[in-house]
Amino acid sequence: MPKVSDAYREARRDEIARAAMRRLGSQGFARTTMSDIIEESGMSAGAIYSHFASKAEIAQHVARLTVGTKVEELIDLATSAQPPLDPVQIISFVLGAAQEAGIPPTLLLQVWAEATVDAGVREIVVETVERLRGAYGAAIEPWLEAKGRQTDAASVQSVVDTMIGLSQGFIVKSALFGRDDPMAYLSGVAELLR
Amino acid sequence: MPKVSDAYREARRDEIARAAMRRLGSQGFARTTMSDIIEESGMSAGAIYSHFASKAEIAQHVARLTVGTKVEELIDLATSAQPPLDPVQIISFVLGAAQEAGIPPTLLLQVWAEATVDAGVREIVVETVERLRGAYGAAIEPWLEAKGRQTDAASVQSVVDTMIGLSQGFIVKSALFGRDDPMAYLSGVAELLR
DNA sequence: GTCTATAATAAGATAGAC
DNA sequence: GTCTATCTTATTATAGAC
Repeated sequence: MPKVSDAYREARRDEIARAAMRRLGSQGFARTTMSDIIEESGMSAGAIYSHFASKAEIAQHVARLTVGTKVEELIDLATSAQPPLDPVQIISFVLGAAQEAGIPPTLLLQVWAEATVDAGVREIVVETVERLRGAYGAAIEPWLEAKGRQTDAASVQSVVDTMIGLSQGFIVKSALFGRDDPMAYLSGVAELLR
Repeated sequence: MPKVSDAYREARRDEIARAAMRRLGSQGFARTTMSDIIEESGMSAGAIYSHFASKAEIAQHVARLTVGTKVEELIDLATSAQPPLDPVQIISFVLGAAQEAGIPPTLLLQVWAEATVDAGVREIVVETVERLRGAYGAAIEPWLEAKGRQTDAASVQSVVDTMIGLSQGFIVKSALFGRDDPMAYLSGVAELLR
């Protein structure tokens, strides 16, 4: 297997998955048919099935592209900031990055829902949330330290769970009510923290 | 139309919707077929279609039963508590009630996802979230007052948005990782509030 | 790898008897 | 209102030529 072939193959898979994503956000997984994906991609059924064995496999690739984005790189910036970013800044940083990456919240919500039904998608989503937990943990520790708070694993993780919850809540809100500004959404947290 | 007939009709509709709900949490809307609902309900296709015009109509009734539960009654208790309940107590109260009502978080997540795709379901979900916002607002005001915080509409709403976000985040977490204890989930909020 | 045409099946919904 | 049987359509996936 030559290297070029692999790269081409992966590029083609991404191309198909991205075509699917353009419909999934508004139609959901079930209502997006193979015909839709064929039409949207400009390819043929045969071409698509030469890259994916089934529609479910496409769904899993979509999940990877959607929730599996370079979390760590984003957080690298957060951890090196001086003075340390506070929880609200960290969350709005990540949410803003997701927005700028062009991932519609409706699509994220669809992927989460699909994760409760498709084991392959679930694995991808769970793994990504775990990575995000790690990243939030690393990003928030400097702030906790600067504030003289406890920085043992349990304390950090409980704060991280709250941050994850707020992030997911923002996605749900945006998916249901339309795109929103993370900073405005998080103003209530600042209000609570006073 | 005699009164008995209406009551019977509504009871029958609930019966069908509840049969559907038993499958929806694990299978999702798309993978739950009419055959599934027929089987689970013990009725026949004809019987079901005499009460619902389509599968989408069943989905909307499910949404009503799932997210449209007596939010206000729950909050009545919260508003009258002395001393006033704090944000964490209010949220865990509502989340605990949802758990005890036997609504699986996976089903809630499915309904939210369906709301982004089905306008009828969306309307029901949006309306319910609005009611929940009102209820959270009423429940949190005594606490804000006791703490000497601002109680103008904008300030209250920003705190409420955070509470809603945390609630929805808890549902997403529970749906993906399995049932969880609201109090434990919210310990991070207390940690932040210190 | 990719195409067109099509097979195989499954799904939502209805007809007509009771 | 409810049942059984069935119609119609849409959908996933494959076959076989290029």
